[in-house]
Amino acid sequence: MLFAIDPRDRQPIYRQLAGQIRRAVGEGRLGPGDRLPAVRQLAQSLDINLHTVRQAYAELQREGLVDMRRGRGVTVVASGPMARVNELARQVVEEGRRLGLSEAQIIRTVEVQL
Amino acid sequence: MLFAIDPRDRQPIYRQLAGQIRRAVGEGRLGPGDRLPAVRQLAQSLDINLHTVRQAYAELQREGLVDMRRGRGVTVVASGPMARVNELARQVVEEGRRLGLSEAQIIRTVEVQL
Amino acid sequence: MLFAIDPRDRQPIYRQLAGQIRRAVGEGRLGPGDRLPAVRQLAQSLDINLHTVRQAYAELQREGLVDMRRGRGVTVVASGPMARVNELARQVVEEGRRLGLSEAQIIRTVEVQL
Amino acid sequence: MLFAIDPRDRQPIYRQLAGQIRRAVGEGRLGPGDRLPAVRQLAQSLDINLHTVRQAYAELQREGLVDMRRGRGVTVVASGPMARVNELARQVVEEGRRLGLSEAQIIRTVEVQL
DNA sequence: GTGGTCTAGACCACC
DNA sequence: GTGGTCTAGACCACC
Repeated sequence: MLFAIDPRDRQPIYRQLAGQIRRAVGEGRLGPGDRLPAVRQLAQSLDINLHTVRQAYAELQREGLVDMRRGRGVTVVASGPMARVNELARQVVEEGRRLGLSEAQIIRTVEVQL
Repeated sequence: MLFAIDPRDRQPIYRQLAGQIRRAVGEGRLGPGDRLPAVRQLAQSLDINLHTVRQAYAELQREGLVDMRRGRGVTVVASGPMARVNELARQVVEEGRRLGLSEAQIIRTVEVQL
Repeated sequence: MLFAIDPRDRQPIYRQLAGQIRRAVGEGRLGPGDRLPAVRQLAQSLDINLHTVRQAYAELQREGLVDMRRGRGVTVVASGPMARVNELARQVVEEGRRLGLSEAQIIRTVEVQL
Repeated sequence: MLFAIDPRDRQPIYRQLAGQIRRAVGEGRLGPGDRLPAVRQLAQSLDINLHTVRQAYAELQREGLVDMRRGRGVTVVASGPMARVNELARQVVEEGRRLGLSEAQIIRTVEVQL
């Protein structure tokens, strides 16, 4: 797996990284059981701080996409379709915010579709 | 505006139609103030039932994309970006359901991103 | 072991009883291998219906706290800490419901803490 | 509001802090609309790092207990009962982990109660 | 060796 | 002035 940071991208680094992993899982290039690089290792190879990598991984962990444990590294747990849903959900929030919608309004755009 | 129904598409006709209008608004081909064809007229030109057209329009109205009033026709009210958010929200719901997520779980995927 | 039913308590009798046993296990007054009174015997000594006692025992069995087999009586299987976790889980559900949370929302409050 | 860090407590500082705020909201000492100290201010008064305070606030934000916005500070949004449910949920997770339960098993102890 | 937490300090974006 | 992000570096807990 190759990741790349684009300094011109206005998104924060940790979000760029999380997005790339989400897409990789979504497209099947990464799947359940696959190991992600250790925090320090990825930080070094991308020449960014280890906390920045941690923040990206933590976001994916909260989404249930990866499992991260002390001493055991970071493992993909969710399937591609789940990653795709998370990526779409992220876009809904991003576009909604760009429009100035409140959090409750964003939730409502989804509820209307249910 | 041109609409086209694809009989091979597994989506119901009214959803095909709603989706095309959503995309047209999303891409700026239709904007606030633009009139959509009258229900009867569009039904006739597409050779589909009048209720099918009404169902498509009703869905867009619930989303806040168009305004529909007796005697005054159907008018686009939302801007492109709003349509884009609605389209993304629809995809979140569609993909989430395909995965077997409950409604609460779908909402949660969005809340996690907020 | 002493159990007591409080008629002023708004909780159903079987829940009062289950709660007392849960707490007894949680505090170490009852532990793995200990026998609970036979259904009929406890019903008689508390002057309540036999089905009420059975309902309390059944709840504890579903939680994995006791083992109940025909002809062999009721035996505590879980240790104190497990009973404590079950008691806390019960409180989460009770308080969550009092607040009007849906089942999915209650589960979510726990998932957020994981 | 007074907060205090106990260096002998084996819980991480940010969790101690989050717990104290959760309890304050749970007991009604803090309620919807109340402002929490600014990140830097609280860090200084407790003589801890500002990131440690941020982590505590971020945890409460993910729980929906507070709202945190750039330029506007940190505000309590949830009511006491919600804070109480979150505190119970946290205890379920803590006790469950101490027993070596997996995340799925912890969730199950709650589902059994539903 | 791996992640978890904490510190110290910087610059930026939004108010 | 407020939080948001990033860096550099430390020590610890669990494997």
